Amino acid sequence: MKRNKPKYMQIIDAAVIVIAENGYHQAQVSKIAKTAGVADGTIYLYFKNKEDILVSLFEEKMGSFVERLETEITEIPNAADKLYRLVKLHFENLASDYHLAIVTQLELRQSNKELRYRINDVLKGYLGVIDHIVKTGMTSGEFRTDLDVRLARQMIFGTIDETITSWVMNEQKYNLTHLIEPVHQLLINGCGYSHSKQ
Amino acid sequence: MKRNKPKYMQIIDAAVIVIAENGYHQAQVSKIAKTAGVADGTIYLYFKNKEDILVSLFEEKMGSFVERLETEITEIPNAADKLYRLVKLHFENLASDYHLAIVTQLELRQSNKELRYRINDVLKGYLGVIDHIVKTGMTSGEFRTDLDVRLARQMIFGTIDETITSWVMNEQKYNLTHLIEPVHQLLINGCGYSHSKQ
Amino acid sequence: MKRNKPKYMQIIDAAVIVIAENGYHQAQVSKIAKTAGVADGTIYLYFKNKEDILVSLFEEKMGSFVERLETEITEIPNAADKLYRLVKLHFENLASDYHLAIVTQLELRQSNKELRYRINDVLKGYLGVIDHIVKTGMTSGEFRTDLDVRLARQMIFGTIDETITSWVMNEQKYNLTHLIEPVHQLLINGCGYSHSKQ
Amino acid sequence: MKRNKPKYMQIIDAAVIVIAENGYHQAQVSKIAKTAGVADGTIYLYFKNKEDILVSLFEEKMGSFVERLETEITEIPNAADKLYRLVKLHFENLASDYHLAIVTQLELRQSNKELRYRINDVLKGYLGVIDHIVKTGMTSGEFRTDLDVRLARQMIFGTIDETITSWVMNEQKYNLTHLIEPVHQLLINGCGYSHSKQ
DNA sequence: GATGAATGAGCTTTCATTCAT
DNA sequence: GATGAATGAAAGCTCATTCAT
Repeated sequence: MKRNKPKYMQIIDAAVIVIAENGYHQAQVSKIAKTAGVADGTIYLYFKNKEDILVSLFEEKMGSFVERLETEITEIPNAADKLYRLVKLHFENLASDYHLAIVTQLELRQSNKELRYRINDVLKGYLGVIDHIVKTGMTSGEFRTDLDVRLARQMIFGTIDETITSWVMNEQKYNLTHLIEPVHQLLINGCGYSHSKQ
Repeated sequence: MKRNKPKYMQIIDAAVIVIAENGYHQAQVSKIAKTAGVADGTIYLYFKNKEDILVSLFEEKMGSFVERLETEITEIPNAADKLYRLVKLHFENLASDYHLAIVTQLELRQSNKELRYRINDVLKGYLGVIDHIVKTGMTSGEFRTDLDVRLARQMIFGTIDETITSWVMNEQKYNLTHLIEPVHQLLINGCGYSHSKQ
Repeated sequence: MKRNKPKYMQIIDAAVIVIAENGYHQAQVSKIAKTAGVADGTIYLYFKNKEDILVSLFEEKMGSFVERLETEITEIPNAADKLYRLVKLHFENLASDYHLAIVTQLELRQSNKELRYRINDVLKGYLGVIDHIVKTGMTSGEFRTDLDVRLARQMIFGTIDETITSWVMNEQKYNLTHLIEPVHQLLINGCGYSHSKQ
Repeated sequence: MKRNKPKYMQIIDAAVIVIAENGYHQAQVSKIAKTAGVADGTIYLYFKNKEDILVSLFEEKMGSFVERLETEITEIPNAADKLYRLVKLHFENLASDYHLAIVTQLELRQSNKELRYRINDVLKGYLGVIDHIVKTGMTSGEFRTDLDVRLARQMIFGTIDETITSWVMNEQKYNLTHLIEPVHQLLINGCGYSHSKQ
């Protein structure tokens, strides 16, 4: 398991810092190697190429997050609380890692189309959790039964993502975790029974 | 007015096609010039540099869209219908232009941080329209009065954006315009009075 | 005679200013045209190509100077006074034309080898005047008779040229015309009878 | 010490040859690399950019020459002999290196203003040696005591430089070292007591 | 004669990747 | 396994020159 070798995570962590601080296009392999304290060539003993660093970075960081998410969500019975936990974990996760937030919300999106498809593969685990929550809510009667699961997922993910990106682009001037509650409320409303203009 | 010069739009249109089909980093200036039917140097009579093509492209396409949006929205009295028109116009706009959808949802996001700030300036007109709708709805009683306008805007924009991106990444296998109605419903629910688990 | 057409000198004068103020490599044809108040294409009605502007510039400015020099020198009987007049005219000529001094001493030397050979052709008239003075001096007994005319000429020209270049590179902080007298003395000594360590 | 790395001098030497044979503006980096037997990119491991090759070239070649000059001059007691040694070393140095003579006398002067200021810095060491000789001569009574040191230096340097340039532009058809003696005589006369028209 | 929009050849520099040690 | 010097392909941009009007 390559992730057990110390230099593997060393390089991943260096990549997060270098990309966050220099931007995607200024994150040369040599700069990552220097920050990681290894020689340029050593990178290629652990990663196929530069793109592989990026995908691995996302897999490691997002992967461990999704694992934890799944564990915690399972233990919660109703959909609304599951969703609350998801928003909370997601916001807290990025609020606590300055560099990672910049990388996932801004820099990694500058990658080419192919890389973004591969990143999307990693995201599927996360989106699956959302789908699971939506279906739970529809079954339990918490959510409308005529919801389109895919659309509900896109609303949930889109809202969360847009909120975090906006926070990052505002240079994190306000406290992201304060938005957990109101964002959750918005999403719950979106999935629940419509009563506007009652 | 440079947009009246025929070659200006000729180059913009060529850029949309070339970027959509090759990706931003494979869209060499020479390729755009060839597609536009002009010499490489001619590009630089109309654009400061390659990045300027991208910004101008976005300003032209998004700018005229927002103008039309503002005109149409003004004539509609209530917030829910205004929002419906916004979703409809946005979805139809991109559903009818295959190449443009790819460029705005995927390729334009590969630009560097500075460029993204400039793109954000253009987006501000669009986000202003959303804000206006939300405020109208809160005043008229259609929407909850405790809405955070910024969050509501992020939900609306995030949901729409994520839905379109998802459609583009699925290679437009389904009809985007069929999602106007359900997406609108989701958004109205999100902004309206909460009655889940009534 | 093309130099009688007004635009011809207009372009030459513009070239002197543009080259002096922007440097040789930043003196684009379009910039010269703009300063001269003509269209880019018009340049090519009067000059074969860009290099031709430079050669013509030098011919015009140096040519008229040498003409005047020859006239004045002829009227002076002895070599020392001829030489004095040469130094005086040369120094005064450049001291009174800020732009021309920069162009001839610094910028024009950045031209390529071929151009410099052509410039040298123009210089030959000037060097011929120096030769004439040296020979006069040797005949009249003012100068040593064992002088190598070519070397004497190189000393005279080299000293004058180096003095002016040094003055230009010091941004003309001191008065060049004050050096007429001492430079003349140095040159006269160089050509006269040796009595060092008398 | 980068000049100890073999490729550093390899590239410098290749640059001298390529620039001498093609001219500065036709001396593409790729041509220099090819002549040096290295890849294009290797150039940039040793030099900041193309201009830096030129400056380094001059620093290496002129620097070591000035060092040698200073050592030899110090050991000579009187000014006239010091000056003789200076002329001799300078002439012999360039007479023995065909390519270097072309580069220093013609091609190096095509550089832009900024570069020329840097070259001038290197030259300062050389000019300092001349100043030292002039002052020695004035103190010892060999030279006139009313000499302006700066002007004397300009005469000496200007004469030497012009003589070499003239020899280079005549395609080195005659033997430069034969001019050591007469040029020295001219310079000594210039600095010595005036007796023209005795 | 005069214009100026259009042309397109040409070159420096970067940086991911390799491989001899 | 680790190194880092060397590689070389690749592309944005400039600007002298042309030519249809």
